[in-house]
Amino acid sequence: MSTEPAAPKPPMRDALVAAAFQLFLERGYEQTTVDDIVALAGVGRRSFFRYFPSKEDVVFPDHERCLADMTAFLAESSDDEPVRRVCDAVRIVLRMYTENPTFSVQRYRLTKQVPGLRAYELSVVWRYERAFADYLRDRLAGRPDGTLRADVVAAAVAAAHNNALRSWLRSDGEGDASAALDHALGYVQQAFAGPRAPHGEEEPEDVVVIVSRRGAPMWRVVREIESTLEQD
Amino acid sequence: MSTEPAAPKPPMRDALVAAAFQLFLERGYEQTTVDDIVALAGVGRRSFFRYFPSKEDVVFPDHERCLADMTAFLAESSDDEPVRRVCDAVRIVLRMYTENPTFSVQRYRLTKQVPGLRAYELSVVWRYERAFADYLRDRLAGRPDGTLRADVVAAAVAAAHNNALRSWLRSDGEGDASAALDHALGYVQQAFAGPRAPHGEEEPEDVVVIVSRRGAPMWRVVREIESTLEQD
DNA sequence: GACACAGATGGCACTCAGTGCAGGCCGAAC
DNA sequence: GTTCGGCCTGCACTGAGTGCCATCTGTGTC
Repeated sequence: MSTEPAAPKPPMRDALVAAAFQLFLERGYEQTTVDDIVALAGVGRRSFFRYFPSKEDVVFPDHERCLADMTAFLAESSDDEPVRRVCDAVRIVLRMYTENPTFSVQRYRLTKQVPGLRAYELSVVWRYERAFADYLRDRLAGRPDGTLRADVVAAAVAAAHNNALRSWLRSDGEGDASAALDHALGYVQQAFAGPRAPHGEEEPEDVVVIVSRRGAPMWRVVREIESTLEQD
Repeated sequence: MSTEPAAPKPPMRDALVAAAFQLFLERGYEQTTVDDIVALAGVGRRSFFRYFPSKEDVVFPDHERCLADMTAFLAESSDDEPVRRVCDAVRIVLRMYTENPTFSVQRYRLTKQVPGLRAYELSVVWRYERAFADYLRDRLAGRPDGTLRADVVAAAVAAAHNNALRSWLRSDGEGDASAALDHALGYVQQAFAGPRAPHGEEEPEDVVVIVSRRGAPMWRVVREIESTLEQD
C-alpha cells in the first residue's frame, strides 16, 4: 500500500510483459505456456507469479494502476454534477489506452480471439463500472431511484466508452479516440441530463418552461435551472 | 444442432448439478474438487467434463438454454419499437431466475463470494448484452449514431435488469421481481424514448424551468407552457 | 442366439496453471 | 565480519481440463 508518487519501476516486470507479448503474437496466447515466457525472459517461473497473479494478468499490466488513479480522481472530486464527474473519470481510462496505441491494438486483437482474455477484460471493465456506480450511488442517495439511476448511468457511461474505444482500436489507433468519446458521452449525458425533457439534437429547443409550485424548496429550483442550462 | 422442442432430459446432468451444489454449500466452491462432485454423484470424472466444459459451468446450468430462448425471441420479433422488444426480451431472463427462487438465491450467494464465479457470470451477462446490442444495431442501422445507441441502450437495459434482479436476490426471493424490473425498464425507456420529454410517472415535477430565447415565436412559448401545465 | 454397430460411459495418462516451502543470493545495517 | 531482510530460484504438489482407448449397453439384423 505504499502510495509513492512514482513507483520504483521494476525492470523484471517489464521484461516479463515484453517476453509474454512477443510469444503471444508469435504463436498465440493459449499456445504459450508460462514456462515459455519465463524461459525467454530468463527468470525463474516462480517470479512470474510474484508479479502477476495469473497468466491473464500479464496481458493487462497497467489496469490496476489505472483503476487506482480513477478511483482517486473520483474520491477527490466535488459533489456537484456527479454525472459529469464520471464522464471525466472515464476519460482517464481512455487515456491509458491511447498513451500506448500499438500496445493497445495488439492487446485488442488478442482479447478479441481468446475467450479467456475477453472474460478477464470484462471483469476489469466491471470494476470500473462498479467504481462509477458506487460514486454515483453516494451522490444520488437521496433521489427517488438512487441506486437504479447510479447503476444505469454507470453502465451507459461504460458502454459509451467501450464503443468509442473499440472503434478507435479497430482503426488501428488512427482516429481521434478522445473526440469519439466526447461525442458518445454527449449522447449519454443528453439522455440522462436532468429529470426533464432530454432534447433530441434536431429541433434545438429554444423554449423551455419553468413552473415552480408554491412551497417548492429553492435548491430544487436552482438545481433545475442549472441542469437545464448546462445541457448543451 | 438438433433443435428439439424439448430436450430428452439427461438425468446424469441433473445429478451432477445437485451433487455440486450440495458440496458447494457445505464446504464452499473452491474447497470442492471435481473429483468430490463425481464421487458424490457416483459417476466417472470424465463424464463431468462431458456435460460441463468447466467447473464453473455447473453453477449456471440453464443459461445456455435461456440465451438461446432469448435470441430466438428477438429473431422472431417484429422490427418496430426495437427498444421495447429488448425490454421484453430481458424479462425472459428474469423469469429464468424467478422460476427457481431457492436455486437462484443459493447461486447468488456463491457468486457473490467467489471471484471466479463472478467473472464467469459477467461473461454470461455480456453475452445477453451483446445479443441486445446486435439486435438493436440492425434496427438502428440507418440512424445517426446507430451502433452507439445500440450499445448504450443494451447496457442500460442490462443494468436495469441486474439492478432489479439483485435487489430481488438480496431479499431472498421474496419481493416482486417482475414489478421491480418493470419500474427499472420504465426509467430506461423514459431516458431513451423519443426525442421529446417523456415524463416520469412518479416524482411529479414541481419545478420546471422556462428559457425563451429572444425571437422565439410566441406560439411556441404558449404551447410549451400549456403542455407543461397539463401534465398532471 | 450370434453379430455388428453406435452412443454413452469410465479409466488412465498427460499438460499446464497456480501454490507452498525451503534454500540461495545480495545489499544494507550493525 | 555478521546478521538481517528482501528478492529470486527450484522443487514438489494440487487440481482443472484433454486425448485416447476400453467397456458397457441398447438396438437392429440375420
